[in-house]
Amino acid sequence: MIEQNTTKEDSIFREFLQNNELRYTKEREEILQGILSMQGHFDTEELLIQLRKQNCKASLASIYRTIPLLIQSGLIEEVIKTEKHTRYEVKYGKEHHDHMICQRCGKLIEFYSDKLEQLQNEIAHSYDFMPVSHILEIKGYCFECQKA
Amino acid sequence: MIEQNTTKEDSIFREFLQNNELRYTKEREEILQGILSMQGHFDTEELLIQLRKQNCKASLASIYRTIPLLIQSGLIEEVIKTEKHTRYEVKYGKEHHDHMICQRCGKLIEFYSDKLEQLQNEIAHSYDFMPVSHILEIKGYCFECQKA
DNA sequence: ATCTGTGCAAAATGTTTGCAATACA
DNA sequence: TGTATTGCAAACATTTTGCACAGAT
Repeated sequence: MIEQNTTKEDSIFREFLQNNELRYTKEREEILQGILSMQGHFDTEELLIQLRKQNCKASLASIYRTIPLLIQSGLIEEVIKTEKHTRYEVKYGKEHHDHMICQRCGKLIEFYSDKLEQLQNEIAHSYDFMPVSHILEIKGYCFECQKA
Repeated sequence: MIEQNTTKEDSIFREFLQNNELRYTKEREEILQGILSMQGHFDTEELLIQLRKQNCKASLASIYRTIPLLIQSGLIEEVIKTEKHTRYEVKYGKEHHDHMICQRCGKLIEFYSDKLEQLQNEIAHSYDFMPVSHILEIKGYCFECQKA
């Protein structure tokens, strides 16, 4: 029996697994905890390092196998594929937001605009398209780098 | 001497190469022509197939080496990295547009909204961010797939 | 007891690179 | 001619998969 974890995220994940006849394993639990402990973005490599710090020996393969489950359960989402690897982010409990990325220093600025969200929905519907999620990444230069 | 090609895109590319002390080679010319002949999106694999159809034997490596040059010269741009590979699109002479992608059938819908562009610029500026380009991808379900 | 999930190592992908040969300027 | 560019194959990096064993239900 695995120690019961009481975070909301954990309950959601456990319910998702149960509903899909999947098993709640130590590895899956530790991977979720690892993700939650790294606030913000992460990629698989960073997550593996974090897990090792927490004395979790789950393999990279398990990380790759668990991520789709966490996405399906709505706890995390893919945010950026601009660089070499895919980056993910905790979705549950966080407001949705989009990103601006500085092409010079790489700084990531998170922003949210209700107006923008609404407009996107309107546009989608005008194409008979049912929007589920979106990725918006504005590339450019941050304040500091505009000078240079 | 390479046969002079008279398209506008070709002149732009040639000028770019010249300005950067790079050479205008048969491969680079054929790769550009190949791209122009595939209207819309393409990825490296599709481009290679297209080139072979046109009896061009440029290698995959040359494609990978030429794409950054075409991007720098403003002729093409990266549009999507959602799937396995990166997809590019001709930029020069085409209106900028964004994409909706159906999560079920993979259909890609192009759209453009002036209002949306303006709003994004406003938002960027309110963060002292100088926008250069953006990628917006709305995921969801197209009309046909909403029924299923 | 059953059958899913795991780690490992190998395979599969997509992309990059070293090098000798080629071809542009 | 001199040097950038090419093709090839090997190298890389990330992600996926087959398999035998461990472990959840």
